[in-house]
Amino acid sequence: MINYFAGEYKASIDEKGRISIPARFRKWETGDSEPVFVLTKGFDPCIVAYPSVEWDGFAEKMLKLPKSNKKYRAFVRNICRSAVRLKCDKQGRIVIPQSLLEYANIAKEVIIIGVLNSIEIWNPETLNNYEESGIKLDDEYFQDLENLL
Amino acid sequence: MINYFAGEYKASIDEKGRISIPARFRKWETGDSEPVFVLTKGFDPCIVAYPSVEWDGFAEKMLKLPKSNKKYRAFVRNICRSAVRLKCDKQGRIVIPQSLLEYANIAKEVIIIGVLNSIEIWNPETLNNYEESGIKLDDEYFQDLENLL
DNA sequence: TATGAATTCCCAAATTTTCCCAAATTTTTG
DNA sequence: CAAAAATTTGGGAAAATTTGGGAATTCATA
Repeated sequence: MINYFAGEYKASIDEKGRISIPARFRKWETGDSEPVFVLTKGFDPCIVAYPSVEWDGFAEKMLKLPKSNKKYRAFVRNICRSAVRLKCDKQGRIVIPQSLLEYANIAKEVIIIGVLNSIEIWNPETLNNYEESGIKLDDEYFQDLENLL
Repeated sequence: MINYFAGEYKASIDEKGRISIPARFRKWETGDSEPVFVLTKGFDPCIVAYPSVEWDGFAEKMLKLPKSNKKYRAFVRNICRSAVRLKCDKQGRIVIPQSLLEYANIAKEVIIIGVLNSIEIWNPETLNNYEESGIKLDDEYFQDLENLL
């Protein structure tokens, strides 16, 4: 991973169920190999797409979770269960499985957000409501921010 | 980061939506690599541009925040969402996304200000009003600063 | 095995973005 | 102050991206 993802794009699902991944999100390395993503359920009600390299990193972390813990086992199972490895077509589009679309409550319009090492695909309305209720620009927020700067 | 940014420049957006970054602001390191900025919404109603090196520092820190925490996820998403990585063309210009222009209420004329490790891009009128209405540089003001500087 | 539906692959037009050249202007230097 | 260098500005050409849809392939089912 060289450049972190960022930015927001509108997109929509076409007649054939295809969704076009913005070109900027399809080039995460110098190699000219075709972009491959692993999609799965996000922690939030959205679809998360990892470049396959990043997915591998995530997988490593999950591997390290103690298997003796039932909660962890369920978590890992849940993530892996809904994960799909998808290659973009020549035009940079993917077809998202129905189950994931349902999870994120996506019908046609979507918003695609680059978030560091992954990409999130949202139903615009869901995102709107979620953010409204979620982010308060309160003291804590700014304190977090300050720690970054 | 070697030299901190400073100074103020007028500029304007051309027919193709390009804005020319003053040459002084395009050389922040000895390397001869092309200047790359990450633009994002400022705390104030302006666009803030970080040299990509600076941004990558934030990104690294954000990556370390625990993803299990909903608040942090919203926090990171919110920041990344409005950020865009832009490379200057050979003439030192960038094309700013519409959404950011709207946020800063920029149409054509802009004022570009160097502020330490970032560059701010303002609508001249907004900047004017903002400064006027804002803060009085009175004793109390400087007293607040006293402890910090 | 034949049939229809669904999926995948690929082509091409329309659009957008990027690249590059050159004139005009500004800044630097002797 | 003049000349040279650097920078800014405008615009044409090329490249990349998006979008729609046809044709081939696969799959499930009767």
